[in-house]
Amino acid sequence: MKIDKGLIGGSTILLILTLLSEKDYYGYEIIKTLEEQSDSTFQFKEGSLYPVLHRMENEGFVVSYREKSESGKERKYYQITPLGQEQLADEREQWVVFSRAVNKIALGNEFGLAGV
Amino acid sequence: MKIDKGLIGGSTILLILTLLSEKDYYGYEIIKTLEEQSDSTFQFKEGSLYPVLHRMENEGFVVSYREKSESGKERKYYQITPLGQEQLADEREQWVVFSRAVNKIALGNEFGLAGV
DNA sequence: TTGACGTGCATAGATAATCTATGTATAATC
DNA sequence: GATTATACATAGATTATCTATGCACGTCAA
Repeated sequence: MKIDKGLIGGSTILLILTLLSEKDYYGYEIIKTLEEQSDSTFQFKEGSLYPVLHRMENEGFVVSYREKSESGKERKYYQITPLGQEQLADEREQWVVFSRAVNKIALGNEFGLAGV
Repeated sequence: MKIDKGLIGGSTILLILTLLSEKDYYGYEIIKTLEEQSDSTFQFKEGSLYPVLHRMENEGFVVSYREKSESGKERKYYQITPLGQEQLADEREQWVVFSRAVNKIALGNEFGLAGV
């Protein structure tokens, strides 16, 4: 199923920061991981993801460093900062409040899929 | 808590169509109802909501008619169309798939708040 | 050996959506 | 009579994303 872009947009940073809270990732790896973990619900294009990563770096949520992989290709790894950790906690909380409100109104169920 | 605009944007039409599937609403009433039913999580401004309603009318999801209220003020009521009903079903399904994917990745829980 | 495909980064330009600010008008309230 | 709530509407700025494209390297099969 194709998910509306508007829906996905708001959660992009939350998803990226979640991955980065576990280990460092490079951009292409983020795309593939989100696609896999979401059963292809998320299929970010490079043109969508890279600008977001750059913005996150500008805002201090992540820092980056370059490293060569075994294959010889250079990768740009992103690492979450303490500020990014705070942002992650904040966005998680927002997601919980927001999704609960939508579930209540649109599904008539305060707790998501639990009782469906 | 202030919820990020990006997050809310994608669900606006789903929320409006949900209300309209129960009865006809006028614009201002939609704003007040969503604010109340969401415990103030959603606080749409007129400048945000009216353009969305106009777009929805253009796309055939709703039709509108004017009616005077008891107080003498004229209101513009919106009524959902069969196409709007289809759209509602589609957006509901998208929301379920999308929110499940975010919950799985960001909360480590496929079923939202159920097990938290 | 060449062509296709996957990996990996990046940006310009178009497109789309929202918000801020403002305007009009009436009724109710203080 | 001034303020607040109701009720609609839009212009313009801002912001965000997507599409499209470019570069570069490695691998694998024909």
